[in-house]
Amino acid sequence: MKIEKISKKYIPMTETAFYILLSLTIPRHGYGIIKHVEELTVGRLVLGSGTIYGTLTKMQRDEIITVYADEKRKTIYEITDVGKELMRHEITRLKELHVNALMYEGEFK
Amino acid sequence: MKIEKISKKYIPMTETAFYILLSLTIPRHGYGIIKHVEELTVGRLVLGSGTIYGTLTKMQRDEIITVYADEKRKTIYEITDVGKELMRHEITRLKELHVNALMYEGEFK
DNA sequence: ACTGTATATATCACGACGTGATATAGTCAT
DNA sequence: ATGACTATATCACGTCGTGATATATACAGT
Repeated sequence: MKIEKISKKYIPMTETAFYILLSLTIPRHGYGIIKHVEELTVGRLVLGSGTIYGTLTKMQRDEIITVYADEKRKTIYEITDVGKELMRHEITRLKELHVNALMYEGEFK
Repeated sequence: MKIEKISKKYIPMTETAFYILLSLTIPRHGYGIIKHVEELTVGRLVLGSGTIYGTLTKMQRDEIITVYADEKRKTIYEITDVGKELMRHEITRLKELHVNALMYEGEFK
């Protein structure tokens, strides 16, 4: 699938998708992602099993991640080049969001 | 409603909700929000009519926004104190996201 | 007067998403 | 052998944003 179609589907990216793709810069399996995201967010974000396996299947279908290795009780994924391009777009959007957040922060005191 | 319940419901906040609340630091009506958000995001984000009026009704029900004035063809809203507290929480989350984005950005080149 | 564009709100069906429950099963320490 | 942890899969549920459709006013150009 082309990057334009993928972008339309995945941007704005859900927090779940964002942290899964961040995690997959290193090949990991589902459960490993859950633990890594938990660590990255200091316990704030604990992905449900339905969320992780559902999302991984969807992302694999859209070819933004791919199977890196298939061990007996672990399917290990990694991000693809299309996935990386998607993340560059998403990070650009996050920067815009961050700039606006800082600009208006004082209004919420 | 208490801030804990509101936070559970609204965080992570959708991009739509975030920009609507940013806009409502100044009292505005629905159509005015659409135009303001379009401006803030340099044309990137154009909220659909279903999105804006649906979300405004929901937010009013949850008391994170309130009716500021009711003119003949315009209902003008503004953010409440609970809404502001919610935004402080959301901005904290956005900063975390931003930090992680910058930390991993190099991996997507 | 007619036409087109912009302003302004409301409602509905649709597809997509995250959650939590349920189920299943292997591993490892006590 | 019991419990805790690792690991994956599936399903119903409620929520969300979108785009279409509908309605109506206002204003400028021709």
